[in-house]
Amino acid sequence: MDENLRETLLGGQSFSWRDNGDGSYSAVLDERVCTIRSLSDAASDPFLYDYFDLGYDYEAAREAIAAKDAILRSAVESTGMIRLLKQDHWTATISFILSQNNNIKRITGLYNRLSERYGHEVEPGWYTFPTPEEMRNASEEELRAIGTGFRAPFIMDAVAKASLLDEIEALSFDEAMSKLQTIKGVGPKVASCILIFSYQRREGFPLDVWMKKVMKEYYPGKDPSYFHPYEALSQQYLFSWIRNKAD
DNA sequence: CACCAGGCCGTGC
DNA sequence: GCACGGCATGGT
Repeated sequence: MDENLRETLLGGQSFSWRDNGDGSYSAVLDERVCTIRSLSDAASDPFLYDYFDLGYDYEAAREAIAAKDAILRSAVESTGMIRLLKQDHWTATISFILSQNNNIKRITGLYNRLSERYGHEVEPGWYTFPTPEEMRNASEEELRAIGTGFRAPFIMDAVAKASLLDEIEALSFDEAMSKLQTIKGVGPKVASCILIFSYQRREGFPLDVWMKKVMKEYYPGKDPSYFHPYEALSQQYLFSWIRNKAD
């Protein structure tokens, strides 16, 4: 089955990637510009091997999801293989705080402006996403000037509580959800995205406006545990499916 | 001019 | 516990 690199990289999991327009994608990760045409480019790179979760059998998971019910089969067959990226905890936290009541295009713009303002240049025009230390002296006014709007105080709170992210790994899923939600601007949806896309907690099932519609229309009376043990990946296929179906 | 975007917070009941 | 309005900003 073909990889759907576009959906994996640009579909809302990460806001780091840029479409180069020639079939390749680039992002600043691991203090360098990474460029990918296919997953084989990542296999020999230890950092990218981990980032793209190449040790997990996505083909087997995809088949199991498709076999679960007719809706999931449609969702899976409507697109190529989707993966779950393993991103840096801090980058993911800020990314999904930015994502609330927002759209992918604008989230990406905010992500890039934060990088240019507080990160550092690794190649001409290519900036790292800033670390908590690099954002330590940021002010709410600066963050508003960048366009983060009402999310500015949330980002300030995340900077102050950044060390909390190191404690998440050792916690159970429910404990981790609660802990993340002690950061302002982090609710159930944002917390589950952080856990899935940077802590590899595959039991996460983000319920955004699209997924609430899917659950109500196609899975009335059911809850995310129905999709166990493929909650997160099922959600990604259903999300991609319903979003593209609406276009 | 409305209304929406991969929600969350504060308030009121 | 649940329902509701408000929220910065930019696009349609």
